[in-house]
Amino acid sequence: MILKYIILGILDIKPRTGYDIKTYMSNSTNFFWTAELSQIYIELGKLEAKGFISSHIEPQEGKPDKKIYTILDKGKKELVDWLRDFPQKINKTARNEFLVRIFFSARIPKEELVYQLQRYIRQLEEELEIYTGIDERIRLAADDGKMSDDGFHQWLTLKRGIGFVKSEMSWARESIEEIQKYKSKQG
Amino acid sequence: MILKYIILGILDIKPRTGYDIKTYMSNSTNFFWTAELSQIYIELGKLEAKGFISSHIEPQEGKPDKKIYTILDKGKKELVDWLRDFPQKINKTARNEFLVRIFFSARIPKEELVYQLQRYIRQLEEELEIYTGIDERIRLAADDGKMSDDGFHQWLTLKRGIGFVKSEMSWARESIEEIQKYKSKQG
DNA sequence: GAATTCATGTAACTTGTTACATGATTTA
DNA sequence: TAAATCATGTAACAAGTTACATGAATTC
Repeated sequence: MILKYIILGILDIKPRTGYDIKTYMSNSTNFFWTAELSQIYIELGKLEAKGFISSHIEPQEGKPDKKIYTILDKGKKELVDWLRDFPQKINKTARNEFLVRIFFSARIPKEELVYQLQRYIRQLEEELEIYTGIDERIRLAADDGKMSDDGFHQWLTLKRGIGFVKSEMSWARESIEEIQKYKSKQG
Repeated sequence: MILKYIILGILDIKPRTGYDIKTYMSNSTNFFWTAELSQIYIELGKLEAKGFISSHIEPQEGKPDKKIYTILDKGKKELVDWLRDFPQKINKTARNEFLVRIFFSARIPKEELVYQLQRYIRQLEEELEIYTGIDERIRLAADDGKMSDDGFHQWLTLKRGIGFVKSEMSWARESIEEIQKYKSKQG
C-alpha cells in the first residue's frame, strides 16, 4: 500500500531501475520505511500493469539489461491524490519489539536489561552521528540556496529522526538509572 | 511472531480468555503493539496445540462460554528463552506513514501540510494527557510501595511513550515554523 | 431503537520476508 | 579467494487485517 506511493514519489524525482529505487530508499526512506528488492519488483510490475509508470530496456554487457521506469501523468495524479487524502488516524501504532521485551523483562536478570539498554544507546549514538552529518551537509547547501522543494521536505523528516534519536537516548539513560534505584530499594 | 510472546507474557500474569487478552492489550501494549481479536484467537490455538498453554471452559448463560487459558511451565520457559535471546539489531525500522507523506509533500500546498501537522499536535496532546494521567496514578501507587516487578517494567515503557510524544510535539511545532520561514523565502 | 459490550471463531485477502536462481565485474 | 556490487525475477511462507457469522444483555 505505502510502498506503492514511495515508488511513485521516487520515480517522480527522476526515472530509475528497481535496483536504483532500492539504493535511493536505503539512504532516505529506510529510516521510516524499508522494502526488499523482491517486493519493489512486484510493485513495479503492478504499477506498470495499471498504467501508472512505463518502462524501457537499456541493454548492458556482462550484466542483466537495465529496465528503467518512468512515471506517467496517471501515476503523478495517483500520488498527489494519495498525498491529499490524509488518513483520519495519523499513527496507527509503530510496532516496537524492544518495548515488548522491556514490558515483560521482570522475568530476566536486571543486568541483562541494563546491558541491552546500553547497547541500544550505543546504536543510537551511531545513528545520531550519521543524521547530524547529513544535516550539516544540507544546511551548507541551503546557505548556498541549493535547497529544492523535495530537499526541504526530506530535511523535515531528517529533523524528526534527530529528535527521535535524542529522545530515545535520554529515555534509555534515565531507565538505566531507574533500574539501579529500583534494584537498591529491592535488594 | 511477537504476538505469541505478548500472549504468553499476559497469561503469565494471570489466566485469561482471548477477549480478556485483547482488553488488557488495549490499555497497555497497544501503544507499541496492536492485535486484532481474530489474530489473538489464532495464536491461542497454536500455543495450545504446542503445549505452551492449556484451556478450560467456564459455562455462561446468555453469552458464549468462556474459554480460559492458563500458561504451562513449557510456555513460561518459551517466554523467558525469548526474552533472553535478544536480537542483534534492536529496531529494524518503525514504519511511519506520516513521514512518508511529509517526505513527498512538495507535491501539495504547504497549507495542507501545516494543517496536518497541527492535527497531529492535537492528537499528541490528547495522548500525552492519557499517559501523564496513568503516570501519576503509578507514582502514587509506588509511594505506597505497591509497585510490582511487572508494574515497574511497564512504567519504563510508559515513560518512553511520554518522552516520544513530547519529542514529536516539539518537532511538529518546529516544522510548522520552518515551513512558514521557507514559504516567505520562496514567495 | 441503535450502539456497545461480551464472547468465540473462520475465510479471504493483503503485505511483506526469506529463499532460490542466475551471473559478470570489481574490490578487499 | 571471498565478498560485495550490479541487476532481474519467482516461489513459498509468515503475519496481520477485514469481513463475515452468531447472539444475548446492557447502556445511551
